[in-house]
Amino acid sequence: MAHWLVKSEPTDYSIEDLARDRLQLWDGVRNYQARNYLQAMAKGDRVFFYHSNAKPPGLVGLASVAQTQIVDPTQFDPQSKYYDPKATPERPRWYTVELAFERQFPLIPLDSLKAQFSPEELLLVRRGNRLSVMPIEEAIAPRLLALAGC
DNA sequence: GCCAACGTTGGC
DNA sequence: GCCAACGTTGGC
Repeated sequence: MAHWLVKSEPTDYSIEDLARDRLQLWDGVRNYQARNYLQAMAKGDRVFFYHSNAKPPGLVGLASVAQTQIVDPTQFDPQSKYYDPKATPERPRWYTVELAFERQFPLIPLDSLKAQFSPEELLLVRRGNRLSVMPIEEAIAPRLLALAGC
């Protein structure tokens, strides 16, 4: 079972929203590297949930992968801000997963993560990193879970 | 609100 | 294929 991290702006979609919804299609990702990670996810993988553009930003919860290899429907919707005119149902460009809520935990601020993990260990704290979906090293996952009190 | 980082677009 | 211009992300 692999571990991942997804970012979301809490004003857009927060861990509280996921706790309420229980399941959420992770649509709207429009970055090829992030998409490739989404496609590499397997059912049951654990996903750390990160609040970006928050005060302070940090990890706030845990989700799991409920469903994989889902064609992101927003790419075909001209009304959606994620509409991609170059995508067709025959040749979709964007795939995603459905996330399931696992648990919320007390915020682990980005500051703490920077203090405890090197940029080599944790992509998140790498300077200039803007990826919204990224893998978590297997050696790092237990340390993050311990910090989360899980 | 600023701005560094970086991905994407499009002219050539 | 190069690269300047532009748009977005996201911390501060």
